[in-house]
Amino acid sequence: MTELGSRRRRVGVPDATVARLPVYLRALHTLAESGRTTVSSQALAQLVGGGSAKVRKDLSHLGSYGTRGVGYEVEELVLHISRELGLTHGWSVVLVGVGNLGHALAGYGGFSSRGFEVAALLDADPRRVGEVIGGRRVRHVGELAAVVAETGVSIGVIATPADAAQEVCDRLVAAGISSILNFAPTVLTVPDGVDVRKVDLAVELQILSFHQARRGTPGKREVSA
Amino acid sequence: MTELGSRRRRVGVPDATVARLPVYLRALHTLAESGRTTVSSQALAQLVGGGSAKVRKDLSHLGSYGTRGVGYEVEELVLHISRELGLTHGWSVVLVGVGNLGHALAGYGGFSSRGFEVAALLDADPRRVGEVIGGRRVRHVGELAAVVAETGVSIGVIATPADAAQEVCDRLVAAGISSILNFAPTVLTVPDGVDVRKVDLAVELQILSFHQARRGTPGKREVSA
DNA sequence: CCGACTTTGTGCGCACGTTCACAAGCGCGT
DNA sequence: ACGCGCTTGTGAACGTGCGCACAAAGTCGG
Repeated sequence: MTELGSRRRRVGVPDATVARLPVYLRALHTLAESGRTTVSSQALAQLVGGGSAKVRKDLSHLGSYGTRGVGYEVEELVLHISRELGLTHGWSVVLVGVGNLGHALAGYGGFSSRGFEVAALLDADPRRVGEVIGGRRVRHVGELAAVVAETGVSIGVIATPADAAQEVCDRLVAAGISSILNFAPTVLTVPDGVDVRKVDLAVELQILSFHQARRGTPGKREVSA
Repeated sequence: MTELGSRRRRVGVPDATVARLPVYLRALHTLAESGRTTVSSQALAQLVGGGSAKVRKDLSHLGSYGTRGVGYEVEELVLHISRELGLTHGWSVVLVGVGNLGHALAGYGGFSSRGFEVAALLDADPRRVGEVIGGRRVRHVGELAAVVAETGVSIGVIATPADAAQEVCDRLVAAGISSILNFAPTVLTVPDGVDVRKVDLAVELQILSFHQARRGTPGKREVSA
């Protein structure tokens, strides 16, 4: 999907599998909390909505950690998936833009529980600078380079309005960040070697709309051939 | 991807194309605002990051609306993509859960600008009921059935904590909603005929982590074959 | 100790999506 | 009016991912 992503075929895990590993990981966390110690590929498949063969093939890409006749050990699998995804590195992220969405992201539990630490909050609006969110003080976006140097963050998250996103992105790149997660509704242009992934809150809604429209008017366009 | 989605191959637009149409749409909106009236497949491809052939094939699935030697008319293309995605229906959505994320979604411009109207806000917390966000009053989740009946919403958005999501989902289904967008980090189980799409804010971050980890330790695992 | 049952791991065929390459079509300059 | 260059639309090759089906391997009961 990402240009950088598709070149990764050389040494192992297919992109399609990588995209599913976080989903497995979440399901496994839930299972662990509910006390389950082992899980079969079929049970896991039902949880995440897929075929059991797909689950097994995905998991086989990171080694043979299942026991035939029994299934997979939940704890062990969590560990291996986490390692494969690089979640054991304890990444620090810098979050730029603390508007509505930025607030939500700063307080989002899914980050810290996956080994990501929001090391710094930045905003361009002077009125927001100084505000404390989740125990962290918002600093001005001009301090970005300093913040990166101090905290050694390696991932940048953009949650600004669309028109500010590219500038923030440039600053992040200039500061040495090479992995960027973009929530702003814009396509960012970056130099080679920088990996950008986009989350668009409205895209999925539009796909939903497509399906709904199709269901509402079935057989609307009969294709001859 | 969704089970329901994969059955849609019969009459036309492939899922992979549908997933890209919103991205094209955004780029085209940007172009329109900047005054461009026509765009070539190559220019559009560069904007969204892809090959020009892919763009042409995608657009060809919704008819031949390009002019050879010139390109595509921006306005016209916006219209056709919007129609194909069903955005001209003027969907109303009901948003359940007005925590951090719910606030962000309620104020998110990307919804209204794409033809979605947030017709109602609901929450289970009595302290939040009555609060006014963006001109709309938050009502109690118990009123869901009534709200659906009143406003004729057809899409439900779940932005609750994970442990409340399934119950809210059941209520939505019971109220007759058959398209659900889930922001809660849980896998929802629904009866056949209901289309659920999930947005997980942390998934993309984990994929980013994978790539970053791979880049940090290149050639870590040499594969023989 | 053995046999029946369960579940993993994987080779294979198929279908989908992506890319290439080119003919058909359209505008523009002359 | 006419040919030249540009861009679309698409057939055909290619690569990737998915699902089936089965052998290998381990557990459990007797």
